[in-house]
Formats: sequence, structure tokens, C-alpha cells
Amino acid sequence: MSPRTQQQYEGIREEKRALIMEKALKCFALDGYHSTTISTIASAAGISKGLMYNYFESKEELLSAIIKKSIDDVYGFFDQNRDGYLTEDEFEFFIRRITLILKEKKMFWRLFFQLMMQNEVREQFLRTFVGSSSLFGAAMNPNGDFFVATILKSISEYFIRKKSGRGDAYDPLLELNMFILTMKGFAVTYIYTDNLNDEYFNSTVERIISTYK
Amino acid sequence: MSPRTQQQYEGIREEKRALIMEKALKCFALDGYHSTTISTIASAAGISKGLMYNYFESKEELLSAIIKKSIDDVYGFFDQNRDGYLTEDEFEFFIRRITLILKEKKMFWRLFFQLMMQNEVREQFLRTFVGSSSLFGAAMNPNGDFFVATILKSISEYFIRKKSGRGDAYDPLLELNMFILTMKGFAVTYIYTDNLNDEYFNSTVERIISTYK
Amino acid sequence: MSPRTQQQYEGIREEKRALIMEKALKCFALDGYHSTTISTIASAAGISKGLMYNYFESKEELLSAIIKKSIDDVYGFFDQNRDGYLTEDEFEFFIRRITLILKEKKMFWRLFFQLMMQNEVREQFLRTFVGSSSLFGAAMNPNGDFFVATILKSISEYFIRKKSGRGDAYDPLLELNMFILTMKGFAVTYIYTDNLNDEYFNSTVERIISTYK
Amino acid sequence: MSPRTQQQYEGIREEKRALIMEKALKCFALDGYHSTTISTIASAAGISKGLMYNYFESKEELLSAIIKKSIDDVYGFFDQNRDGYLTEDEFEFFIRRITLILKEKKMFWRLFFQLMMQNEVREQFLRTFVGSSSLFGAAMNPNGDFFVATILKSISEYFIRKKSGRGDAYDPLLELNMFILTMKGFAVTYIYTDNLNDEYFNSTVERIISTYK
DNA sequence: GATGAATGAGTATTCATTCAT
DNA sequence: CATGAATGAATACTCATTCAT
Repeated sequence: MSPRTQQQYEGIREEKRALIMEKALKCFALDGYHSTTISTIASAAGISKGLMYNYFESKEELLSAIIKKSIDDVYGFFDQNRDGYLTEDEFEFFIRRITLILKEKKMFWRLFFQLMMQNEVREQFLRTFVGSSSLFGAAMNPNGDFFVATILKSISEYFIRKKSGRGDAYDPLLELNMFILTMKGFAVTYIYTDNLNDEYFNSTVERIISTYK
Repeated sequence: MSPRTQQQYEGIREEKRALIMEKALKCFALDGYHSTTISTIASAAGISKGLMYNYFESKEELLSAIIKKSIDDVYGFFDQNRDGYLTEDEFEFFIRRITLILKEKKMFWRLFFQLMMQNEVREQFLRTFVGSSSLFGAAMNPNGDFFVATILKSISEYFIRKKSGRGDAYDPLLELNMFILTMKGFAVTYIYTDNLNDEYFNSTVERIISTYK
Repeated sequence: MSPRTQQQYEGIREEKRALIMEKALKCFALDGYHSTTISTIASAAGISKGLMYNYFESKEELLSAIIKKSIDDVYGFFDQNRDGYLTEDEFEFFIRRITLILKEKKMFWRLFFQLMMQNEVREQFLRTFVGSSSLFGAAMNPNGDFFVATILKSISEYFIRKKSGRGDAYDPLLELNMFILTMKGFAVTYIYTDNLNDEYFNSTVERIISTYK
Repeated sequence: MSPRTQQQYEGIREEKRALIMEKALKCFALDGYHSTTISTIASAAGISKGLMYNYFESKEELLSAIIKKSIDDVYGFFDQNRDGYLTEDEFEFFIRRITLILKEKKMFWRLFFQLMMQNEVREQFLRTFVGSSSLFGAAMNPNGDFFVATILKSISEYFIRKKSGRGDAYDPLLELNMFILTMKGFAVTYIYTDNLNDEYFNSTVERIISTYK
């Protein structure tokens, strides 16, 4: 009889918001942002079309919210207090982390690559990246850099340090580049293969580690 | 009325068809298939909307035609009469070929990756791949294999042959896998970077060759 | 439970009803009936959307209630027991009254004109006017005439009486007509000017009086 | 068989555009802008909903186009080359002109008043009025004033000139004010009365002339 | 009484496709 | 062959109203 408390309402809202975002992410990732209708998402979340707009202002805002949350989640996977110096073990740990994130956030990465492939979207994304960053606020380091930049710097330094004790033929930046390409190729392969077996996944991870550590 | 006139007409028709496909490919690749309207393509090709339907039955058929032609073009880049045995020099040549195709057909690869990212499209694509193959008819070898499979087989054998004279630690299949991942990563990087400088491109190619040859 | 409590509830109810109507009138008048949402009104009144429907059956019924109350208020401004005979002083008083009502009920008049401009609404309004009059019940005279008619009759007779002692050129009905047009023009001007200064307002009133008294 | 010429297409477009604007104006004026749906207008114009958007970008743009055209039409009714000095006969002619425009453009004036009554719209309108004026470009005088201002100035001077030869009691600005109020009242009355008889209309015009000339 | 989550009918708008000329 | 006017099905979004709590 008595109305729900403020907290109950908050609870309902948060839960439903999360549910919608989860279902929408999956739809966007699998069928493409444009091919996914609000109706489809609503159905997937078991609610009416209208209610969608009680939680998100527009389809675009829903997308933004998903991206923001996902980036924050990804960020949360990394140890934010590290000093930036990578030991060999930390480098290995880093690779395992990345590949774990790939698995855990597979749908997000699908969406991410998909979006990166459309000029208009990518530019907006990168602008947000560099610009006001309200969208990626949480994904910033204390010094204001986007955390991806920080990580890249650490890895870069790792490869440069490895140079000492090797011949002149070893170019740390080319090595870094090869590492990145391999990781990217692995990511794309994993993300767009529907049923990649674990054995392949794991042995590839080990191979990457043994190659670049 | 005379055969010659008939032929001329055919020629003009083919030219216009090619023009439409070229413009459409660019639009699809840059803005996305769904975000590109028939009107936009018609404008880009300098013709009216209505005339589009004189050349292609539908937007989807236009897409199919583009894919088919592109695949045939790509196929044409490879020597179809080779025996399947790759020497070291042929392997190097193969890598250079692949990266050249990447450059020459950049827009197609963009479109290709974009399409692969949508379940429905990918499934249809793969079905066509395995099934009746009307779409990819030309891309078949005399023995009926899709040429990609043939190429993969050659490369696979190349890596296996390399094993002789190396220690047990060297696993040719893992090596092959790393090679493929690197190539894929390179492809994705190149395709989705708007102004990748030639120096980076070339030195990466050399690095890949020196690593995997 | 006790009668007093019951009464207190009634009192609170009436107060809240009045508050809602007041806020709604302002919103309707300023932004338009259709452009005003139930949510907006609820917010303005400091209550929830749902509670609105505890006080008014629908948006339309809310509008009806506002109109009815406003008309009754306007009616209350006039002396209902007058005999219908206007002296010169009473005529002057009448004009001052009208212009005062204009000020006091500015928002209502805005809404009123706005509604009169839509065919469907106007027709319904006029039907209610002539017909069962549930809406305007209170605004009726004991003899059943709508009070506007009564007032018009009095004024009409006032103008006719003025004729005696003037030349044939003076047509009382035309004079009445001019008076009404001027009043209407003044009303429209005042109602739709956001910050009309008092000086203009007052001197115009004096001018109207001196012209038509 | 041969396609329509450029001119034929232009002709069709202009005719249909005019038809849509005419029907839309009527709907907007009679039922209100918000209450009129695109479907209704399309039906009234005998075309499909979709075609509406071949001629106007949006409902709002349709409204803008109607207003612009109407204002230009109204402007065309006035002699733009007059010197600004009004003789008595010209003043009379001016009043007759105004009332004629009222008749000819009744629907537009209904719409105009309706729009003026909504805060948001009015402000935008007035901004356009004073500001860049792309909307009302044609309604400007060579010296850049909106023509309404020019006309008001002429009339104002007319009333001031009339003062010479009258007693001190005669205040030309108050007289001007009364004139404007009367005209406005007449306009509103005419515009919102569905079947105003001609006799009333004409005798009122004569009365206004004889009063203020 | 009070809340706001939930619904669904309705509205503006887009766009592939058709068709008269 | 060529044009662009015309159609209609689909889609994002709004908002009055209902209802469980």
C-alpha cells in the first residue's frame, strides 16, 4: 500500500538500466548499431519501447552510456597505482590481463571495432578521447592522460630496456610495433570468431608471451 | 541497331556499372552500408536514383556485385597456376603481394571487415562461401576449393618445411598462427588508419618478412 | 476518522486542487495546451504524475475545471444583483472593472484566446455555452441567460440612451461596436505583451472612458 | 517516353509546393499547429506522407515557408514606393487596404495570432524580426527597416499633423493608440468569427474611417 | 494519499523502391 | 536510357494514462 521508498526506486532503476545496457550491447555488437532497433532491444530486455526512454534519452545516449561503462570497466581491470615500470613478470601479467579482458568484454570489443570503422563515429569518438572527455572521465589518470596512453608508454619503455644486451639489429620500436599488431590480430580473430576453442586461445596467449616477453 | 551500336551500348553500360560500384564501395566503406543511401550513391555517380535500378535490382544486389567483383579482383592478383609449393622468395613475394592488395583494395577491405562484423551478413557470406557459391564462383580453383584455402595450405606447408633444421621448440603451426595474427593486425591497422605514412607501412612489411620468411 | 479529520482532508484536497489548477493555467497560457505535459504541471505543483489523476480524471478534465473556475471567478467580479440599468458612473465603473479583471486574470485570458482559436475547441466551448451548461453553470443568471449576454444588453441600452440629445449621425449600435472592438483590441494587446508598463495601461483606460462614457 | 524536362519538373514542384502550403496553412489556422498532423496535411493535399518531405524538410520548415510567403504577400499589398507622407485620402486608402488584406489572408492572420500566443514561438519570431531576417528578407525596406515599422511611422506622423488646428485636449499619440487598438480588435473579431456578414464588416470599416481620418 | 515505473497508441521522419513521362 | 515525383513500410521518439507498491 505504501509507496516504494526512494531506495527501492533507485534499485529498480539501476537494475533495469544495467539490464537494458547489457541486452543492447549484445544486440549492437552482434547485429550492428544501425540494424538494431529500439524495439528489438526493448524485447530483449522484456520491456516496452516507451520505457526505454525513461532510462535513456535516445538511442545514441544509450550507446554512449554503454561505451562509457565499458571503458570504465576495462579501466578497472588494470592496476591504476602501478608506477609505470614493467618488470618481465608484470609484462607477462599484463598480456594475460589483456586477453582476459578480451574474453570478459567480448561484446564490447565487437561493438568498439564496429564503431571505429565508421568515419563519422570514429572522429566523434576520438574527439571525445582528446577533448573534454566527459564521456571517459573515469578512464583518466591523475595526470590527465587517457590510460591507454600511459600503458603504451610503459610497454614502450619495456621494449626499449630489453634492447640492452642485444645486437644492433634489434630495434625496440619495430619490436613494439610487431607486438601491437600481433595483439590486435589476436583480438580481431577472437572477437569475430563465434566459437573459438579454449585450447587455441590459450596456446596463442602462451606463444605471444614467449615471443615478446 | 547494328551489332556495333549494340556493343557500344554494352560498353557504356559496363562503364557506368563499374562507376556506380566504385562510388558505392567508397560510400559503403567510409560511412557504413546502412548509413549510405541510394540517393547518395546516385549523386556520387552523377546519375538519377531511378537509373540506379536499371543497373542493379536493389541495394543488396549492388552490395553483392561489389563483393563479387572485389573478390575476383583480389583473386586475380594471385598467380592461379602455381603448383602450391612456395620457395622462400615466393613466400616473400606473397607477403608483398598481400600488402599491395591491401593498398589497392583498401576500400573493399574496410567494407569487408565491416560486413563481417554483423552476424546476419557474415552467416550469409559464409553460407555462400561453402554453398552454391554463385557469388564467389570466380574465386574458386579448378579443384573447387576456395582459393583462400589453397593459399593457406601452401603457406602452412611452407612453415612446416621450415621446421627441419630447427629445434623441437619450434612449432610450425604456432608459427603459422603468429604469422596470420600479425598480418591480420597489420591489415586492420592499415585499413582503419586514414593517413598511414608510407615509411611505417614499408618498414612494417620488411619487418614481417624478416621475421617469418 | 472523526468529521473534523474528514473536513481537514477535504481542505487539504481543495487546496492542492487549486494549486494544481493555478500552475496548470500558467503553463497552458504561456506554452500552449498541447505543448504542456502532465509531467510539467505535476513538477510545477510539486507532486507526482500519478497523483494528478487523483485530482483530475484527465488532462482535458483539468482544462475544463480551470475554465469553469475562471469563468466563475470572472463572474464573481460583477455585481449580479444589479438591475441592468447602467448610469454613467456605473458604466465607468464597469470599464474599470473589466480592465482590472484583465490584469487579475491575465493568464486565463491568454488561455481563453488561445483555445478560441482552435475550431474543435471553440465549437465544444460554444456548445457548452448554449447547451446543458454543466461547465458554465455558475455563470448563469437566475433567468438562465449567460451573464455575458446580460451585460451586453445593459451596455447596449446604455449606448442607446446616450443617443437622445445627439444628432442623427450618431448611431448607438455602431458606437457600441466601436467600443467593443476597442476593448477587445486593448485586451489582446495587454494579454500578449509581456511587460506592459502601468502608465500606458492606465492612460489607455482613461482614454477609453473619456471616449465612450 | 522521354523524361520530363527540367522546366516541367520545376512546374510540378512549384505547383505542389504551393498546394501543400495552402492546405497546411488552412489546417494550422483552423486546428492549431500542434494539433495538425503531417498526415492530415498530406491527406488534405491529396498526397502521401512521405512526399511531404520531398518538399519540406520538416513540419517546422513548412511553417516557416508559409509564414515567409504570407508576409511577402502581405508586403506586396502595400505600395513600397510611397514617400511615407500620408494625405487624408491615402490614410483612408490605407485602412481599406488593411481590411482587404484581412479578408484575403484570413487564414494567415489566424495562424499568426495563434503563434504569437506561445512564448517560445513568439520570441523566435521576434528574434527573426530584428535579427538576421533571412525569413523576412523580402519584407524589408531599402533602408533595412521592417516595413511594419515604416508604416507605423507614417501613420504616427499623420496623427501628429492632424493636431494642428485642434485644441490641447487632443493628444495625437493617444489617438494613434486608440486607432491601433480598434484596428486590432476589428482584426481579431473578424479573424475568429466564422461567418461574419459583409454588412457588418463594411459598415465597421466606414465607421473606423470616419472616426480616425 | 503518493510514487514513479510501465504501457501503448500516436507522430514526425527516413529511405528503398516504383512509375509516369 | 533517364528523371525525379510518389509511395509506404519501418523507426525513433513522446506522452497521457495505468498500476503495483
